[in-house]
Amino acid sequence: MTLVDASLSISEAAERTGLSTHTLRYYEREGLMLGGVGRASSTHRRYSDADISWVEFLTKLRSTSMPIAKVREYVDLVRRGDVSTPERLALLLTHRESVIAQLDEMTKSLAAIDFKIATYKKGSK
Amino acid sequence: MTLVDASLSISEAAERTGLSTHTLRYYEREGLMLGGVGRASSTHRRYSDADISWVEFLTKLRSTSMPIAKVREYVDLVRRGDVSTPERLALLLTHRESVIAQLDEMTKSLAAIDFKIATYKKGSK
DNA sequence: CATTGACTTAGAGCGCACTCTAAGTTCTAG
DNA sequence: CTAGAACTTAGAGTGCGCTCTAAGTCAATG
Repeated sequence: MTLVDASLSISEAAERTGLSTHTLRYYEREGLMLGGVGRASSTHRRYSDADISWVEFLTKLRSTSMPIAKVREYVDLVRRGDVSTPERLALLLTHRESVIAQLDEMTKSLAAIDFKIATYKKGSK
Repeated sequence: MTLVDASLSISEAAERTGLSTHTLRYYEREGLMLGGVGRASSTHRRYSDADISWVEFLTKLRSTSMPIAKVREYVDLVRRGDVSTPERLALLLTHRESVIAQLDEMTKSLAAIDFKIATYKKGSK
């Protein structure tokens, strides 16, 4: 007997992850849930710790503008097992470059916004 | 006589700004072009240096996730003249906070991605 | 002065990522 | 054992930001 693997309902999972229940179901339908979410004593979903961790990583991929289709590619690689590790690494390294580029662009834009803010502050003196 | 204010056609403006001619017309229709783009010797648009500079700044607002509607708010303030400077400053300061938050979230996501990359690299040894 | 290519408008269409609805089923509290 | 809340599915709807189309006008070139 373990106390581990709490196994959450979809609304609990939604609360933990900050996503809506709609979005969690949508992600599952789109094939983004690594192993398929378990169903407990019925048709109701049960989210394991592993499911929650994966959703959290998935959210990080999404928040760095990885499209759903690319996330699915990654998921498909994971499903293929250890043999796909090099491909997963390549995919993440490519994505990493895109994140760096986004950070760079956003930083440059911030500088332009700060410059404009400075002119407004100067003008008000 | 000056050599300044080159005044570009829409396709030249598109080339300079990296936007499509479709998008430039769309932005104008949406009321995002500060003073209204001039028409030269006909109905054809002529983009002044000021227009181009504005499009460049507008692009920075957009690339930091400012919605079109918010850009339009900003434009409306600019049209109201100097009297709106405090409001423009407030709008940009608020947006600045959102940009900082986005940079922060993206940086955290990058760390998670880098961590995953590291596990793949370690595993392959 | 005709052809050809860039331009014009109004409006329809598209892709993405959700977000919601409807109709029905299942769990939980009293 | 029943009422009500929470869950289920399939599929429709939404919002945003473009992106494209159609039908026509304008202008520079041979």
